[in-house]
Amino acid sequence: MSTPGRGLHGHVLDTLGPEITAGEYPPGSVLRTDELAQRFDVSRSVMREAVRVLESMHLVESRRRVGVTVRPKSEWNVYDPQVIRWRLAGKDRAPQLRSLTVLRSAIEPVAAGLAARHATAEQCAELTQCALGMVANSRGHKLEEYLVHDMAFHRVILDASGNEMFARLGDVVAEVLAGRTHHDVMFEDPDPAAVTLHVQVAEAVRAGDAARAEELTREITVGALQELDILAP
Amino acid sequence: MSTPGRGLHGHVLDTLGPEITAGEYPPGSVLRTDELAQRFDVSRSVMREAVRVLESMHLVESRRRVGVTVRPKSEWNVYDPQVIRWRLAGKDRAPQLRSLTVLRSAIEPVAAGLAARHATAEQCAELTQCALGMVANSRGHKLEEYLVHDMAFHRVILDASGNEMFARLGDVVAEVLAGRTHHDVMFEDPDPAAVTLHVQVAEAVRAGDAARAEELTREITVGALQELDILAP
DNA sequence: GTGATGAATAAGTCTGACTTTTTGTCTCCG
DNA sequence: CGGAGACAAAAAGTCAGACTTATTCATCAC
Repeated sequence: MSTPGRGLHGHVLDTLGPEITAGEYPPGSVLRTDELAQRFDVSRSVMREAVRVLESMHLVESRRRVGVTVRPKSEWNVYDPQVIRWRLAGKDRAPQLRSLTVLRSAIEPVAAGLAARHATAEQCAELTQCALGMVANSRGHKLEEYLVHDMAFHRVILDASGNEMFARLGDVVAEVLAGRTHHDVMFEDPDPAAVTLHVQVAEAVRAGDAARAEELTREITVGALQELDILAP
Repeated sequence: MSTPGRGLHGHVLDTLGPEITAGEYPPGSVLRTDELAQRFDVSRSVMREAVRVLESMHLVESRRRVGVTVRPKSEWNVYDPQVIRWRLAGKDRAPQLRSLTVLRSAIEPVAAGLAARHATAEQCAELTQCALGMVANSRGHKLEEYLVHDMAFHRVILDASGNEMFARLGDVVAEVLAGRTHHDVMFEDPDPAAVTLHVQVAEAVRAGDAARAEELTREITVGALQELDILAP
């Protein structure tokens, strides 16, 4: 998706990564490099590189004389964008989407508050543009266009917070929003109240009203959580 | 630290990782696999495995005919525990500690609120034990003992939240707390008010009072932020 | 039962040859 | 003078095979 097929080892990961993150191998399962190399029809060198990557994600552990053992889910680097993508594409997309939405509900309000303090004039303008784009596409089944502006809106907020840890969650939030639109909920036009909230957040940030930006964003994320609760209480 | 010297490629990473994350190579710098292999006196295979790991952390990008180029900081996987450790050990430990503390201030209050709803009896007991341990070591320059219980306390909260994304931040929070004790601030005994707050959080979680647990934890993290502000306003 | 010995195993490492892609350059023609 | 195409060089990518090393397990002596 992001950097597709960048070499043979990438192709191996495209298959093996989703398999592991989908839980197809129970924790403690043992894979052998040689067998994997045979299965994917690559040399051992290539296979070893792939294993190293999985190892750096804490998905597996490679030990002498025993093989490549799959680690329990609780040890995975669940913030690795690649791992997130694999899991969102796989079986536990629903619980994954849920835990990420909870994460959003913690991060985004604080980020919005900081954005109100630190956003540049340019970022404020961009934010308003996004909000306007959302309004313009909020009716008439223009979900895709709406989504584009929604993703951009939240990304600007996270960037404008001035905190690199928040900023790096832009991709994750975008995937969550996209997932929501494309699969789970939102069969019809977005909630008008949510659209209004986005406009108000843009306004609060521009006005430098941190407390208000935070509170409004909290309402947005609470709404997102409620959407999930309705679907799977 | 976590898994020391797990092979030659690990040793290479122990040197190269900190160098890159310390910004010793400006973004766009080009490294050549062969030269690196010579420098570290390892074979190309080993060097290639190390590069693959750096690549999976988005620290570098490997392209044919051009070499291994260092990516800008804005693209790094800053949530990778290994990257966090490298950065905390290096030059920008101060700003890193700051952005992580801001992250804490967003995550932990929400986590505490969830913990109040989901914590098991066992977790409640553990939490109280930690709080008591903090009280017992809050006076008389027993900073190390205090730290152990402090780290455990916050880890239990994050675990008890029931959200895997929060739970996986336990290590990060622990590193932040350890960094604070060992380097930046806290030359004397911890703030008595903070100790009291921890006891109260444990109590609120046990009582199932989510709102109170959240608010008290917010006060704790605000205090942590203020400590940093005093040091570098 | 306990401890030492040894053999089997699978990852780890190295080397050298070969392939493939990309980029820069040089030429040739308009 | 400028653009298109051909060519050459450079660096990563790939592979195969031989060898090393650590770990585990089983056997055997005490």
